Amino acid sequence: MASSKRQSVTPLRAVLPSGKKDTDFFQQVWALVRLIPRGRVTSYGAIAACLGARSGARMVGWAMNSSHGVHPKVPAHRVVNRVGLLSGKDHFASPTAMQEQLEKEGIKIKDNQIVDFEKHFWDPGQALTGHQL
DNA sequence: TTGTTGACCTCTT
DNA sequence: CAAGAGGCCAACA
Repeated sequence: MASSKRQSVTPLRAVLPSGKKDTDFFQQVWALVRLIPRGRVTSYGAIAACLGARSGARMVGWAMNSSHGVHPKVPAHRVVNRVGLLSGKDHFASPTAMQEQLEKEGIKIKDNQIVDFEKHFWDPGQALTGHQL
């Protein structure tokens, strides 16, 4: 599974705001993900939709890719796809790192899928609620 | 430089 | 109702 695995992603470029403008979307995603409370999960579409509708759901995944070297640490393990499947599991440090992290936070995983995903689902709009951008 | 891939989602047939 | 195609933006070759 997922034989194709990119190792070099050059995240520093996104972290270091040299021109700061192209990475705006990434920082937005990271900021949102960082706001995700422990024991809670969200989906790429929710983040993308909260930022700019269904514009760049794919880019959200790329943002996570860069999040590995981003500080503060971004809980990318709390971000999953629409069905609650650990899509980016293969991209983590370990193939089970994501699941381990989620389980550690109290979230149960079954067959690389989050149990009661909707129950643990965290709406990014909630973070913005009462705290406008 | 252009072309293709990519941790996805939504709309149309 | 189910399946297929499109789309978005960025990075890598």
